[in-house]
Amino acid sequence: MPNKDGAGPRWMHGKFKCCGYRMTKPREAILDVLGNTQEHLSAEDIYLAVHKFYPNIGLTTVYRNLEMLVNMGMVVKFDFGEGRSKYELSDNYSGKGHHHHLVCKKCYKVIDYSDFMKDEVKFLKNTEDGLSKKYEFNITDHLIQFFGICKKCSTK
Amino acid sequence: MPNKDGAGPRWMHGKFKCCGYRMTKPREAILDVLGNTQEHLSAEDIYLAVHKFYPNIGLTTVYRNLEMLVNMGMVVKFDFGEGRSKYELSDNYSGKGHHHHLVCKKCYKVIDYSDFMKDEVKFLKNTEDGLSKKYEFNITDHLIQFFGICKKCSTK
DNA sequence: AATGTTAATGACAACCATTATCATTAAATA
DNA sequence: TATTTAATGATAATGGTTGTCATTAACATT
Ligand SMILES: [Mn+2]
Ligand SMILES: [Mn+2]
Ligand SMILES: [Zn+2]
Ligand SMILES: [Zn+2]
Repeated sequence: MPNKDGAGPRWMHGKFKCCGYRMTKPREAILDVLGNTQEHLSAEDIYLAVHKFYPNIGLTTVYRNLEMLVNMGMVVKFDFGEGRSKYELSDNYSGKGHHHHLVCKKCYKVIDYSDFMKDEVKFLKNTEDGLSKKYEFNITDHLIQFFGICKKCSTK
Repeated sequence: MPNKDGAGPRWMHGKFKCCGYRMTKPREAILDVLGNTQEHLSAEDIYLAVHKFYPNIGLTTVYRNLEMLVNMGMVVKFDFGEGRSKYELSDNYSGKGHHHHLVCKKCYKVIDYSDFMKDEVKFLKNTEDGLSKKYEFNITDHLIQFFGICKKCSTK
């Protein structure tokens, strides 16, 4: 899974440089893992995936990098009620584009959907504008999740 | 804060009885606390509030009751990214009615809003219907939160 | 009112995801 | 290559939450 040339995803090297950050092997490996999955991974998931190729990278380093990447806006951290956080590349870096989530309360399967983004975006824009004014809040983010029971979980 | 007659909120006594549950003093006290605040309380907040009147009720009991009340649908558990869960009476029992949340990412102040519920409800209904069909999900809940910086936090 | 059944409690230990510490390593730059 | 210091890895610590288990107390029955 690591890029053979050891160069890693080049598209973000500049991002790090200009902030005084360095492009390290662990950081690269973590971004590789996140860039090569469609799933939402826990810190441990990422640690295990990275571990196969770089067995000496520690879990602490994974946590540290995730925190940093979240602060940089390259990664988004989610809580789906599972007891541990899940991470995915943010919209701009993932190819998935802006989407929201459908979460099964039994098996914690997560579906990315962007089916109703037209309406949602319009609706959210309206709501944000209204709330910002009324409550003097500078709104930067939103979290939209639907919870329920997936097909598999409902048939047993 | 405890009801003087020792009877507690009567409106839910039946709820417990019919499920084989019992109305205990700790349970009553916890519901009293939740019923007498407009805020979103952590387990420890509730424990401390209850502690003033019943110093021998333990934190474990608070957790156990909250879990039970959440399962019964009388209480809702939220994660605002603060590292601990917050609880409030659910729509049917709180008098607040259905509402969503505006959360300050710095001080974790939470505002309940229901200003745009007309539009939101319509929009959510649509989305839920569409998602349910397309992804064969039995949707039961949604979580809508806006994040940002509150006025106080932005002026310092 | 006294009894029996068992849900619920309280004290405490254990769990487990996440953070803090700190000596060591290795990017980046010259 | 030498210098600087961001980043790492091993480990301990933190803190919210859950598990254990002997004891208590709701509540239905007598
Ligand atoms: Mn996603
Ligand atoms: Mn609320
Ligand atoms: Zn499921
Ligand atoms: Zn604030």
